[in-house]
Amino acid sequence: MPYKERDIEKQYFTIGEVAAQFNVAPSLIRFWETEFEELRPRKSKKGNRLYTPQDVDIFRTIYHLVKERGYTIPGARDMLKQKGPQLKEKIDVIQSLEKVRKFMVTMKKELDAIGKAQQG
Amino acid sequence: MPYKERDIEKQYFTIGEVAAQFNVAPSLIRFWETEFEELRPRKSKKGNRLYTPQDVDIFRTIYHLVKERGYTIPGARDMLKQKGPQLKEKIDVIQSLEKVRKFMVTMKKELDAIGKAQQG
DNA sequence: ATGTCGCGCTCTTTGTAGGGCATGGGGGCA
DNA sequence: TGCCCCCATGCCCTACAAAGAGCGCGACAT
Repeated sequence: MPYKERDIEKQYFTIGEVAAQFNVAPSLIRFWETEFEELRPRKSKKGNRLYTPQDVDIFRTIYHLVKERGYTIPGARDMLKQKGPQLKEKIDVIQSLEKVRKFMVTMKKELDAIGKAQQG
Repeated sequence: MPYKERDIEKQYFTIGEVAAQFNVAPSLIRFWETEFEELRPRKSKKGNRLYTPQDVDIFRTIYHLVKERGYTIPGARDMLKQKGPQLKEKIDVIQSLEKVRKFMVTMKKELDAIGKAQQG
């Protein structure tokens, strides 16, 4: 199976895809691009932004700092410059713990449901 | 020496004294009082705010989060609720390290001065 | 002693610059 | 037709600062 141009290209996400993934407006991503020099994706000949998974990781880190932790943009910028790499690791851990938590919550619900069924 | 009313009262700082200590406007301290329930000092009969050293510690923590770390006020509020006590310890460490740093900088300057004097 | 003047500090209420985006116009590519 | 581009402008809060008014206390005269 001969690979096509598309298959190579598709290592990238469009701005719309990234926006959908985080449930934010594309305008926010463009705005942050002006604020964080770390978030400057490659662009296609046409001018469209091409986000690699690494770019998405950077975006995720910024999102975490600004939207979940409550940093100002300058605050997040400083934090990113100082602890960019370490931060990514931490956020990965947080996210996997979040998944575990969700799993346990649904487990609890099911167990509760069983308990009530037997009781009532 | 019989103590007087004044001596008891003087365990407190006025808003102006606290403001001077951190080099901020009193209006900022009053504003933060509306934003952080932890920062609600006692008031005199007249209505003036009376800050205990503990109140000042709380203010210092908020100051650290908002002005040095770059948290938004909601972000600082969350952080304070979760990690208030541990945070104080950390900030104490940071502050003593800051003092050490200043000391070393002045030492370096003096050493440089000596070096140049001998050289030139 | 006692009025009272003024100064510094405080109070509460109101005003406001700018941070953090969203929206709209004009246009290109598939 | 739908998603993207760039720019300019709009706009709503956030995070305070300024304004206006009221004590209290030392000084100085009475």
